[in-house]
Amino acid sequence: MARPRSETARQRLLAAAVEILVVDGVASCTADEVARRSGVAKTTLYRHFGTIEALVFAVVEANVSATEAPDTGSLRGDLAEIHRRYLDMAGPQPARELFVWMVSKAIDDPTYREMFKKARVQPRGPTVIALQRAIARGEIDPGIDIEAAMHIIQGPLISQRIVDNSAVTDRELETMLDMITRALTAGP
Amino acid sequence: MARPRSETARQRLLAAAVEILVVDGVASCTADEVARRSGVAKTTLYRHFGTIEALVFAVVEANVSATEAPDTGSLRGDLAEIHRRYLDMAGPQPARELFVWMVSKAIDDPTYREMFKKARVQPRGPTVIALQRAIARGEIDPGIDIEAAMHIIQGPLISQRIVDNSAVTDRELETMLDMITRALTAGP
Amino acid sequence: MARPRSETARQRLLAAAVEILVVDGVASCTADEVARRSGVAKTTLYRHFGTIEALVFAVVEANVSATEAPDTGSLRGDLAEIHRRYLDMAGPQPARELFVWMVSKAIDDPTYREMFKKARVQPRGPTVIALQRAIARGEIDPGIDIEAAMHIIQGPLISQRIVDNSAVTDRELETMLDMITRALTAGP
Amino acid sequence: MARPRSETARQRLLAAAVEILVVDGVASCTADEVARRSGVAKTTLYRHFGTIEALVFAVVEANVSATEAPDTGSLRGDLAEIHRRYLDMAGPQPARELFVWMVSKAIDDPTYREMFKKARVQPRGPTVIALQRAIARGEIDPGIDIEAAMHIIQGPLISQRIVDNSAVTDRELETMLDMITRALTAGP
DNA sequence: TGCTAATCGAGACGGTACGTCAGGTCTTCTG
DNA sequence: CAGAAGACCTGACGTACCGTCTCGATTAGCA
Repeated sequence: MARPRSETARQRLLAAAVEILVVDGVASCTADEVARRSGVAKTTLYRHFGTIEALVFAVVEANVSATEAPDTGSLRGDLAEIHRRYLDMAGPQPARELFVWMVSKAIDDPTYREMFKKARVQPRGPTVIALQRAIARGEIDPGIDIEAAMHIIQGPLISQRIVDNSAVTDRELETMLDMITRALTAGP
Repeated sequence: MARPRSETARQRLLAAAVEILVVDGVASCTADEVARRSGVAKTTLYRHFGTIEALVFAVVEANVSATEAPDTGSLRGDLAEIHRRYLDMAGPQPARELFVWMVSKAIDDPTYREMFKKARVQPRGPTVIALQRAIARGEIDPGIDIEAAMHIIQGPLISQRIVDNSAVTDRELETMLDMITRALTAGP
Repeated sequence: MARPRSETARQRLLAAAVEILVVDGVASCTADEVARRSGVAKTTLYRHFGTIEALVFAVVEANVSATEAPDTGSLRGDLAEIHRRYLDMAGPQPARELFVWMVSKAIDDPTYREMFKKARVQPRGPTVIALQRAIARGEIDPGIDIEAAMHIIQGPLISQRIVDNSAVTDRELETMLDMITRALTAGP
Repeated sequence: MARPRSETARQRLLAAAVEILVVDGVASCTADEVARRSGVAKTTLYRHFGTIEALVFAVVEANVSATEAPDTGSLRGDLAEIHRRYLDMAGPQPARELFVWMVSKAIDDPTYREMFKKARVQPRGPTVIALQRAIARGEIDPGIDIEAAMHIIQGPLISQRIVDNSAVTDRELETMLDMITRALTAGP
């Protein structure tokens, strides 16, 4: 019955936030700064998003586009492509900081946990598809626990690129993929 | 020639900080709060540690005791024990928050990167020993990349317990260990 | 339904405002609050009154009823009654706050000055009548400056009850009336 | 034992505030504005004064210098001089606004009541002295209630200059002084 | 035994950001 | 087509921490 929330304001907030996130990093993404740059009132920011955290998650969700699953014909090849994409995305420092920031928010608040999960749905898609194709091909056991597989696939990369914060060479990536493939491929 | 820094003050700071970290979480571990609880002046805190971040890392380093490596006779058994210890330690929410906090600091500052690495040396020890024993036993390829192995071992657990923030059932742990063992065990 | 609706809204605004003024004081009488309690839109409030200040003055004007002038047979008696009425009215703190609030608005805006004057016409009536009766009785000089007399009569009470914010005992009121009467009564 | 509060900061705050009060009026004297103009941090303002209100009262107290009591030889003459001084001081609109502002603060808070009283001690001094001299001269009854006399003396001026916000001509001042003198002069 | 210099506690300092509230304007939908 | 509902921008609020600084009052070790 009342005036609807301004889509313009929302877009300007998201635009300002994404710029700050990319250029200055998540630590500089404060309510005051977003309001200043966007020209949108701080009150409006809070009306739309409730917290700056929610705004940041919204930015991530809006910018994480659904990528097509690669189809190289083998599990290892698909995973290689998926990992390469991840390493591309996680290249710039602000991106890695943002990832850790999201993890930290998700850890201590169920609300943000939900937002984080939502923001990660699409990136996980290709991996799930790759696994299903591998099952169809008979490469891996059809009874495999998809969640467990996800952790085996993504975990090592997170451990090296995020937790250890070290670059991943092609050589290391190959080794990692060998191990992961072996882990997923049930061999007698 | 002058008065040396007070060891008492240092200990009181560490004690206050560890209490705050355990009870209230890293977010509440501010310079003002540590100074207040410890009865030590903020100036002294900065004189001793430079930043509160450094104080936190010092607390972690001081409290991460060197655990003995388990020796169950098999790689899988040893890793199972190591993972169980990790899950015990990562049980309380403040502990997981602290871990992510350290990762985030390590990501955007080389100084903290170094501190984080130092704080992680001892916990990593048992895993390295377990791997060496496995090599000795002929369970795994002597030419294995230890670093890569570390990521394969720890990554999945971090992915599930920290990034996804979900509890790890015994069932899930078994599955994870199966996969990890398979990954490490060289196939001809 | 368009026009009569308007009068309803006006009345609801006045009713809500008077309640807030009496119960919570003029400081709580905000546009948001009046709109909320009355169920009338803020827009409508501004359309009708222009500012909340104007609304408050309208409330006062509507609630300051024309009192009959007392007729005790003497100037002193009449003034005593008038002062007692004033003290009754100025008893509750919100009423005194409201008075000062009106003075402050009247000082820095000619518009409110006019509204304040209008709101004070009726209360001044009895005093004027008392003075005219005193002239008719020969108690005071027919050439007396009515305005000056008003200030002599009301000033001391304002000074004590409003500016000093102190209660006025019967004893003090008598002394004050003695002085005022003496001031007005022309001595040869 | 700690660092003492900066007298410089205090002075800069008072200076900025007095400038704002004189130029823009009390309504513009906000914590943000005073902090901005003085170059002193807002936190420091609050540390020194607790509230901006307290700062304003401090400004008034600091700027209301102790005036010497006039000595014209007669009560009427002394009061004439005192009133003229008051009218001089209450000439600029910001000054009158400030007076009413202080009254309004004093009405709804005992803390400000006390500050207001303190700020008014010195201006009241000359009037008290004038009354005492009049008593010594035998002009007025030695048993006169000083407080009551103050209200008779100041009330009419407040009523006209502040409440009615109208200028006081010499002619009106004379009439007022006539009445006041008559009020104070005991008739047998 | 004194000097002397860095230590200590305490807390003030200039900042940045927080999340909220009120003001007055505007836009949309509904009766 | 007027009115309710409420979004909009502006700007002030008082608080929490940050890391630095200024104090007066201890110490410790060298002379």
